[in-house]
Amino acid sequence: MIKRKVNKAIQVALVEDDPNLRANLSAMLNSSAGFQCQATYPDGKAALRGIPANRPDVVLMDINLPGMLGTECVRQLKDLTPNLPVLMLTVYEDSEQIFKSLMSGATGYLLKRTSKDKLLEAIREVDAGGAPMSRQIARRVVQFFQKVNEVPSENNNNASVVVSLTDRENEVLAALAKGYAYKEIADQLKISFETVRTHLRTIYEKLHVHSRTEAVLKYLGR
Amino acid sequence: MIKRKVNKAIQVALVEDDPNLRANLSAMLNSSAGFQCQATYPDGKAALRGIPANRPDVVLMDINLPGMLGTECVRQLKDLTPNLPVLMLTVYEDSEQIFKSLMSGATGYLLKRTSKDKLLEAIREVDAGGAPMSRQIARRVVQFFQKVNEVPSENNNNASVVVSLTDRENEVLAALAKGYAYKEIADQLKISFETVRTHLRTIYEKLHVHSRTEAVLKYLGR
DNA sequence: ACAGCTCTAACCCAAATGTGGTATGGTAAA
DNA sequence: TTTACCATACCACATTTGGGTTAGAGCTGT
Repeated sequence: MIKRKVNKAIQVALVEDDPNLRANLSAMLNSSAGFQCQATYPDGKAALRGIPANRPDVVLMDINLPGMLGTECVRQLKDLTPNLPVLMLTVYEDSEQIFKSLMSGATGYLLKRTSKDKLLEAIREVDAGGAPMSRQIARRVVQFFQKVNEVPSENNNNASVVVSLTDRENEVLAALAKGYAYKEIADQLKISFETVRTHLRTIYEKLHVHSRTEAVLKYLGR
Repeated sequence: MIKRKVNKAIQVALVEDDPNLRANLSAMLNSSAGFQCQATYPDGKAALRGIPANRPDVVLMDINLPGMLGTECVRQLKDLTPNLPVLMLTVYEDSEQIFKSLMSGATGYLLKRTSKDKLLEAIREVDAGGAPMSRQIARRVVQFFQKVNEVPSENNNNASVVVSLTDRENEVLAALAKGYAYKEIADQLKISFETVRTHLRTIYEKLHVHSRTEAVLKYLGR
């Protein structure tokens, strides 16, 4: 992952439309040991032209660029230089922007009010193959996953086996279809290992199958 | 988010089955200023009984608990005490486990080889409403978003989104999921029986399963 | 050139599974 | 009561599967 000599400064490219902020960040980087602001670009178009040619180590990109959005710029940049890490900068803590960026190929995501030290640390981290996110961002990511969460632990609505298995046989088959070994099924149903096998033999016969997997596939309706 | 007096130690509950690690972590916490290991639990069941009653500030949970998996324990814990932050600990950098945990309601995710200082910092952070993730974890999250993006709707088996099987491995797994025996898979793919087994070993390792049926269930997204 | 990954293949050993048989007690229908 | 089915259980044997290990050939990126 580390493609630089340890002693060489990290070459940073900066994409930011606000001239003021651009100058500030650039100056800040250049005055920090181990960092060099290799180039600055005021918009996405310029960035796409310049960055692939100049091969920086890290790109700092504002998410709200005029003309082309930062997310779109990242996407196209990733096509041109897939391994170039991109840190997104934003003033907003907006979930949608965050995920758009990450999905576009951004490597990390920071708020603009991040302190100078944290920013430099993040650049180092991303250059070393990491994926820095500010706490607020990380929290959003976690929230995102928790929202998606609906996966219920139990999902047993399958009674559609054509052949008539007995209740007990269905229990055994259900356990089988969850991937349990014979021993485990025996434990769960409080019967002996051998009884499980006896049931399975009957089940296989009724379903006209000859292996565990075939039985499970039938049970799952596949 | 901060529900403690600043001067009071952060009350930590520890859920970990390995008695050794449990004792070590507990001792480490208690010898660190600002932290107190309020209670330890050897398994998910005990944790579910004790934690809601004892109201710790933060829960540290091993992801590989005997009996009830850590992820399942988190899910149930979140029902009982929704605002209690849970930090997952794991030895694995396995994407699937990570996302399962996050979706189950875990607030942060750390590798067990995290240093003492980092761990304490993470506990502080999660107690303050943050979402700490080790770098390796953060990178997985980023990779997850980028993967989801680059394969938008083509892949029907969501099981393979997070784990990257090779083309050949996917072929073998597909055949396996149709119920074919190893011999038959070998014939179909024009490779030897032993090669099929080699692939399957790798597949199982990547999917973290130990049987044919479990692999098929994952493949089918069950 | 070298490290790293993939695909291929083989060997060994152990555990799990598939299939044949047999048997006992319970329960419900004929 | 007899018949039939169900659930339980054990034995034996063959096959399949799971896991550890090693290794060569080919390809890729550094």
